[in-house]
Amino acid sequence: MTPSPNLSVYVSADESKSTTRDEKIFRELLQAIIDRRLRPGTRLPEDSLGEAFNVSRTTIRKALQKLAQQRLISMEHNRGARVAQPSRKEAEDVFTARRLIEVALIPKVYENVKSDAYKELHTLVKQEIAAREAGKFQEEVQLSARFHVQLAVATGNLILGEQVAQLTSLSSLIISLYGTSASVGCDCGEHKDLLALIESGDIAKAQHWMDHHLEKIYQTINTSMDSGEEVDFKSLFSS
Amino acid sequence: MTPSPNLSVYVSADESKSTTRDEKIFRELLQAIIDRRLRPGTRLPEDSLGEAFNVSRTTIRKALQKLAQQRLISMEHNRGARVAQPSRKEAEDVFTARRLIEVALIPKVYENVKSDAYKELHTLVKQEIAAREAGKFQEEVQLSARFHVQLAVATGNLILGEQVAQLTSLSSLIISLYGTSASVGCDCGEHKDLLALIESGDIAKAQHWMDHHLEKIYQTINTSMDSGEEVDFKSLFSS
DNA sequence: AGACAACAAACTGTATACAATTAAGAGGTA
DNA sequence: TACCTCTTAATTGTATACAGTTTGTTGTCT
Repeated sequence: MTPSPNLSVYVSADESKSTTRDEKIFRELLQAIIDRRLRPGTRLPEDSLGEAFNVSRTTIRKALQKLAQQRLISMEHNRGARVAQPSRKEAEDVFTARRLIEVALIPKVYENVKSDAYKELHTLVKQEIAAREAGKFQEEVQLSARFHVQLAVATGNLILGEQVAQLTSLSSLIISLYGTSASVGCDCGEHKDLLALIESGDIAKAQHWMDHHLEKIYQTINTSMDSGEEVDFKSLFSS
Repeated sequence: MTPSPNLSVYVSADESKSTTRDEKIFRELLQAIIDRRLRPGTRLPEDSLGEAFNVSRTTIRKALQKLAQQRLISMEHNRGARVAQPSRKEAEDVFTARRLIEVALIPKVYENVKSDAYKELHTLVKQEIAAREAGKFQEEVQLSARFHVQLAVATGNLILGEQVAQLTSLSSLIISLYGTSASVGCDCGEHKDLLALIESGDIAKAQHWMDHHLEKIYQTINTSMDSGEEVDFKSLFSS
């Protein structure tokens, strides 16, 4: 069972594997999107990308297609690809889905507290705290995302891991679009607390913690969305 | 927010839309896989497919890539594509994920009982019963799958709808691989019962129904897997 | 000036060509 | 017969060419 390219960005697995060129490009673009070097709406012409990566359009398209399937970029017919600009509805749906799934998977994480995958969570928390104290903001955000993905992986269910990885990538994009610095940085409490709750065996509390955690993240972007600019012409001019 | 090609197979939406050729091919192949005309393991050479659909390999590859991303086909480097043969672990993971997600989304379905999307569920149930009574087996299976997807769509959350659509497609493939006629046909009770429970407002019972429903489907394939042939050489010869 | 049409540039959609790789079979040798 | 190697057919990986579409601009006419 090969992990998807998206998941492999988060999981610190065997880096040595023979990654094909298009996969490399996929990962580089994904990385650029989730850490905000490529802003939402940025056009992604196949030619220029091809020159940048020294490959033909064929290879670029392969990578772009994968990104499109994850909704990270949007491709309109004959109009090319650009970094996606998720609508507010889409943003809401992503976070709703995350709350639903990530809350529900906590019992399964508890069943696997003794696995290596679970231990990795402690490593990630440590790195996250270290990054915060060192003021390495970008790194902290990354590690925060990886924590959520790793939590899903720690259920031992790769399918779930992939789903969460995809939602997490989308979240990064959404935060990049609507978020303030607050929504990225302040994760309203440490992920360490969650691990403590899980290890104490208080599943209900752990689930509540997660629900609250994700809700709060969404709230920070939701409030900043209110002051946004997006206009729905369709409903505006539906005489 | 454009629905993914996978979701659009299940949702009886506007068929008239300008579907590109590769999307059409994607859907035809998907359809062929989920209703078992293409058996797991079948090779899918680009040339032959290109001739069959009267397009070049370029277009075929586009479709194949999408299928691969959903794990419905497997593509090995330089060795081409074939209809996926999910491992038992993968099969288990898919059904675990489904139980987790589909149980958790029931409260959100309840919130939307008045939506058109919910009403569509009743239509599907009627068609399903009609198909069963008419002995149209294939159609019944299809409609059963569509019911599950529509349930997710009825939450009003397209992201969830897509996730469930993907898992449902995979389930069809898994049943095709490991299932007996029992696992396909006998859904151990009517979907109608679930709607009744939801409408009565007894969420807990509805959730339990769903959990049991999916567990039972998995059980029928799980028992038939036990008598299967798959051999794990790695664990067998790990001296 | 404003509106409209024709043109041009940039880009994507699709097909095809060639290189690279795999898999299988033929032929030779011990 | 068993085993190895070389050759060949089939198939994928990647680049490139050309057609079609979109978008913006220029120029003309009113």
